[in-house]
Amino acid sequence: MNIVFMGTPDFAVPALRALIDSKHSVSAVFTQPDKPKGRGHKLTPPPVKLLAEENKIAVYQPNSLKKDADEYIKLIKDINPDIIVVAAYGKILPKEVLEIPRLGCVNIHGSLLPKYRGAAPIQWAVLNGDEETGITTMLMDEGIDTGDILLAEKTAIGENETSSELFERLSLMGAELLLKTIDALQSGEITPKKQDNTQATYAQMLSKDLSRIDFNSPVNKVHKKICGLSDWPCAVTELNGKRLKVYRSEIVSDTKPDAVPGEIINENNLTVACIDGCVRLVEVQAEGSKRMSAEDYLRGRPVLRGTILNNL
RNA sequence: CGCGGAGUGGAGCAGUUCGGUAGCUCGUCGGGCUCAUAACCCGAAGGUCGUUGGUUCAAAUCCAGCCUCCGCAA
Repeated sequence: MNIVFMGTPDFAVPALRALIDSKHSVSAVFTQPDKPKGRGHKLTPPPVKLLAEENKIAVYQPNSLKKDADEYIKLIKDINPDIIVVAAYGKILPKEVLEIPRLGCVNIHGSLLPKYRGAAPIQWAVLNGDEETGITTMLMDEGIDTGDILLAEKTAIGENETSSELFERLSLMGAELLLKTIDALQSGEITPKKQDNTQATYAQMLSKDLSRIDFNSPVNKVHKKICGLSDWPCAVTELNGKRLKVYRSEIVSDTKPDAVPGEIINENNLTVACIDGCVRLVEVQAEGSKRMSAEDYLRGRPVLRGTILNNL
């Protein structure tokens, strides 16, 4: 099959790689323009572009598929793909593009639709403490993640699993499910199912406004916040006047502690009191320093019992 | 040229302001105590102080360049 691929971040990489390694042929890759990133505002190419270039696939980075529509629509029409595969591309496809491929536009989404439509489905599944989530492939329409469902696959979310770990797993699952979906579409043995719009929820993009940890809340909520926001934007608190990022934690007690919320009740392993239990900070990062285990952190920066973590 | 922090034995840090042969916590190795231990006691190994050059009688410490890592902001 002749395929055009559209995607941008790491999540899309396994899918593109799977297509490249498959019997299908990827004729062109669309991805977001290089963006100034990190310190010094260095122009950074998206991960999908790097993989495409390694494999000598033509890469297009339009600012908008609407503005320069004519040029790109003609380009895609000339390629005449059987399918357009979209994985976290980050741009809306106009109707004219959606209608080009004979078998439609297939999107890989990191949730069990119609739950968690939108930008950050994986993180919100973790943040909300869901026990399972999954991958859905669908036929795109003009709405955001509203298309008819093709295939879906479930997976359990681990008790201490972070968003970035789940991301990794789901991106691999997504690649597999994509190949299955394409095969099924090609042989015509698949029936697209309408989404139940009454069950739809929307997973808003994450921002740093969410990163503050409020220890004056249930321990499970605190723990899931830490898991859900890792690696980015990452849960943040303040220890001895310095910002402290928390990448990983575990619940060590679910009985009400005899301590103020935010108080360190074990100075040997950074165990912190919440309203109805205690959470141990497992992996942290101090200002200007790198990520490290709580043990390493405490070796150089001893903390006194009773110290209170502040909410930034 | 967006703002800022950091690079010191295997790990995490102090020491840099006021230059003068390197320190803490932990780990490792050896020994001891103990029914036993991740606990305790004694001892040992292990560092060209990121890199290059400069100033100086003398540089981890002062000056300049470079490399790498990180926070903020986007």
